[in-house]
Amino acid sequence: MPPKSTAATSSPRVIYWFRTDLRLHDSPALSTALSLCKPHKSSAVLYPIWTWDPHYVYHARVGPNRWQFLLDSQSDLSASLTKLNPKQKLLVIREAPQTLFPKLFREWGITHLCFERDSDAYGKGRDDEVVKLAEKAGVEVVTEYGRTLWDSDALVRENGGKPTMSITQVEKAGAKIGDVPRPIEVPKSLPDPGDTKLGFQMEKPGKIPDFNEKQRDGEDRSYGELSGPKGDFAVPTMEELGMKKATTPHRGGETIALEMLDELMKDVDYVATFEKPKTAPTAFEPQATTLLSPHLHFGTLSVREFYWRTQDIVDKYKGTASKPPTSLTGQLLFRDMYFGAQASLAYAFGQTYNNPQCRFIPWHLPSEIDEKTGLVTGKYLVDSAEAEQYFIRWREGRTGFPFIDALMRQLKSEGWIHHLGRHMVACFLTRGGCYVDWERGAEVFEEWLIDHEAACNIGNWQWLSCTAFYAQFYRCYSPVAFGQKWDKEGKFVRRFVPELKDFDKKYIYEPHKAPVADQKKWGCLIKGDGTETEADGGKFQMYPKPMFDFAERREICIQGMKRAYSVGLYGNDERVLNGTWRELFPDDAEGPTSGKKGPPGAMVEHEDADGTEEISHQPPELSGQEKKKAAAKKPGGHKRDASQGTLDGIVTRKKKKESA
DNA sequence: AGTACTGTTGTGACC
DNA sequence: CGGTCACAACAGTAC
Repeated sequence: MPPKSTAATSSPRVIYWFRTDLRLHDSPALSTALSLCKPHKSSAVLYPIWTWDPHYVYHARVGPNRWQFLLDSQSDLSASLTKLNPKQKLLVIREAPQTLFPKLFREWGITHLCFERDSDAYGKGRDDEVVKLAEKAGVEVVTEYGRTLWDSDALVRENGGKPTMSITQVEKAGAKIGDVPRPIEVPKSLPDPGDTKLGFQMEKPGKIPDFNEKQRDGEDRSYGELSGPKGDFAVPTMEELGMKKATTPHRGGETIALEMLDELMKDVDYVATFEKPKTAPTAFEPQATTLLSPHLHFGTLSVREFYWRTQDIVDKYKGTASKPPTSLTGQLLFRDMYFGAQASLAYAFGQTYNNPQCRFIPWHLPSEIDEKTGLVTGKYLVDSAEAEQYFIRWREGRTGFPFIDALMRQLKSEGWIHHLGRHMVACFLTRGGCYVDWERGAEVFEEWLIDHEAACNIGNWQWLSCTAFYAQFYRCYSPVAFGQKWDKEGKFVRRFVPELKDFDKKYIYEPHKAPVADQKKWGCLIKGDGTETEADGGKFQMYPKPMFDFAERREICIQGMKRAYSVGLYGNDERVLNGTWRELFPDDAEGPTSGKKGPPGAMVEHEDADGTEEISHQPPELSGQEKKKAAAKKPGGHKRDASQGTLDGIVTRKKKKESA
């Protein structure tokens, strides 16, 4: 093992490890890497690399649209590296950092490893592991933090060591740290790379739950060859990954990001007077907000570049500029708030179980917990076939509420919907309609959003479900009124639910209220559950009836929330952890509370444990209120049939993964 | 300690 | 059409 002093005095051979900082402008870590090389002029060597990570490929939920955005970003970065030095490009190496680095250090005679630190629980753990491997190999590690306005750990420290749960806390803690740093300039040149021969074998990842199987329609060759099929370290293609084709119109890359930023900053009035709550979620040509969020996620745009370009305009503005939290820079403060909460709470941030900041609500479809680790497994309990149907219809955009369906279809095809649209569908799935666990919704967003940022996604789902950050559960979005507020003509619905495009605006948000003669005239019959799209042998299109009476469900949900709030449990409460929370809820309360005996929390024990199978296969129990309403509607009362087909599907999937 | 106010983004009735 | 208010009522912050 060479001593550290060797690394410091001989010509540096540096790896710059790109991760979610796929840019050259304002990169504190890249700047540090280059400053290491500078005194040594032409004898210094720089390897710009990107490593495959099985956690990202298999364990995170990543749909084709986000993969495409990532590959766009990598290609653009690679071309920019080549522009600075024709011998340079991004070296994409198909192996996990934890196994790759020790071999790479030896093979390339590396003296320094530089990268931008992560702040999430998995990222921190992986970074620590890599740092240890480097130390063992005598490689000096230099890291910087550049993902947020302020270092997230520093923000937490200045917030009294507590997670940042409000904007006031972020503003105060941020002020103690100091001004947001000004962006660093793009480097003017790069050292050459060294020899890139790889004389070692690839280590393929071990077994890890593969949540992305359904994203592929071809063979998964993610880990085919260390340096890619042509041996040239090229950015992979979607075909190489076996991924389905992307459908999003949004493109990635630093070049595009900076062009979009320039374009945005030309509109001084828009930038200086931006107020998020006044931007329309129904605008689609063009969208009402900046579309820069995916670039912040992949680091193709620096958040500090965005901040200062905006702030400088605001400072010079002659009229009345908007202020945080609704202003453009205010949006970035929310991002820092969620990153601070994530940095402080680690794995617990992403789930209810064991999360001291997250209220416990006995939602339907709760996450399964591995009791050994206290972490969610990625599977969930189907406690109610009805709730499972609500969830599936929500995800597939066939709830029978056109505004919800339009948003969900836009989300799936384009990978982006407006922030207020996210509010609408998140409120609807959780506290304002389906009473389904926010973790189910967060998983769908994780898979489909091109701008998915775990901290922001989790934080916003907690916000909208009133489990953390926000508590006014009686403020509930209506799928009819909220759409109409922004788009009386229903242009947005017509664009994304084209089967309704000819409906009169009077019925566009409630097509089931249109007389059948009109439905026929406008070419679409309102019936069924959305699984069929044509009626009368193709003569008419079909769009489903609403899957429930919204006013009725709204009332059930608000009463459920009221009950759960008065019980007042948080995710780390002993009674949530050990399952005795059930005793605090009456059997007829909304959510999976029936029966005093059950798994811990709203959680599933392993399949050999008592209770699980029994609950999984139970037909859906209606709550007391539901029973009353159902009885009022249907003379003599009626217990709805379980949708056994759906239940079986889930149980089979669970078994398959268990044995994998 | 207790009270009042405010909180990025609700709805629907009423004037 | 636009503004105001009740609805039923949470929790962090300021005083």
